[in-house]
This record gives sequence, C-alpha cells and structure tokens, in this order.
Amino acid sequence: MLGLTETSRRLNQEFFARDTLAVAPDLINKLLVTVIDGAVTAGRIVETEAYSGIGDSASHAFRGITPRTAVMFGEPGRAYVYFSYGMHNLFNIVTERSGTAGAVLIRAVEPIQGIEVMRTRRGRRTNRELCSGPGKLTSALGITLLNNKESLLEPDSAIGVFDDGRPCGEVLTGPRVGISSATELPWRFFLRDCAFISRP
DNA sequence: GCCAGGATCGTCT
DNA sequence: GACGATCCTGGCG
Repeated sequence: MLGLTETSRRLNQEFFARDTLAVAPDLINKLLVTVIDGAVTAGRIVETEAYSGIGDSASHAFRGITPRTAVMFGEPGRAYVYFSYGMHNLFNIVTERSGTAGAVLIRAVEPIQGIEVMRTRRGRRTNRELCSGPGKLTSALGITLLNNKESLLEPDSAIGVFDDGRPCGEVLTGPRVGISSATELPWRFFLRDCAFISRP
C-alpha cells in the first residue's frame, strides 16, 4: 500500500471484534493511515475513547438501532463517521461482534506522514495543532461522511490501522471529553507525557 | 495566555 | 424544534 507500512501489519477483524474497552487502549500507538484524494497521510494514535452500547448513556447506540447507529451494531472493523456541531466530522472504529454495539472514537494522532498535505487541508499550523482533536484529525487526514461504513480491513481500503511494532509508552485513563452523561466512566485513553493529545 | 461566543446541520423527540 | 463525542476567532491583558 505504501512504504511506511511495508513492515507493518494491518489490524484485522479479530482485533476489532473484541470488547470495546479492550480495543480502545490497544489502539494507542497504532498507525492510522488514509489514502484519500491521491494523498497518503498517517498519524500515530495517541488518544481514544470507548463508546459502548447497552448501559452507556453517552453512546449514540444507547437508544438502539436507528439509521445512523446501525453501523455501530454491525461488522467490526468498519468506520463510523458522523457530523457534529454543524461543522466537524468525527471518526470512530466499530468494535464487538456483529449484533453488539460498540465503537472507539479516535481523538488525537501524532502526524507522521503527509504533513504538508495536512497543512494544506488545515491551514498553516504547527505540527501539534494539526491533529490534536477529533474534528481536527478528520480534517487533516481527509476523512468525511463519505467514509462512513467503509471497511478498514481490505488491502485497498482508503483508511487502515497498522501495527508497526514500535514500543508503546504508558497509557493513562480518564473521563471522556465533551459528554453530559455517564461522565463518571474513565473510558478515555491517552499516552502519558504526549504533546499531541487534545488536552494536557 | 485565557476565556467567551459563534458557527451550522444531521439526527432524533 | 432542540441539541450536540467541537473548533476557531477576537478581545483582553
């Protein structure tokens, strides 16, 4: 697919078909790669949040299957992209076995490849401002509603997540950001002492 | 550097 | 008809 990932392994369905609370921390330190509009961009995932189904009142799937949330109940390893606050696309990866709702929101990545493309898409910015938030990284990586429901598992998928085997730093947990219910659950995962997370 | 306010629309009640 | 899993800008110091 590209030089960067020649020695990397694309995460398969088995990886995503697990407990959302196991997948979310395991995604830290993995590479999120997109090939969109002819441009390759990649970033190292440094911050995620878990959104479950049953019992998680902050999850879109909490009220059951609707046209929007159906993808969260479907096949693991697909993209769930939705539009928020009238201007931002937010990118999630579907988890759990088919029939069980779950997704992991990618909240921040460290820019690795295609940084000039990211700068073009986001405007003139420092590296840490390019992808340090869920709305920012979709913009920088070119992810839109068009990518909703797409598989991340095929060799020619526009979006993929790769493991390059690089050792991971310490992963910390904390409350999720920007929600008004289930605020007590520590389902946000992020790299310790990382300059590229959405908030210090 | 910090904070308040505005932008803007898909989705569900 | 209300409300976000947010980001950017401008004003102030």
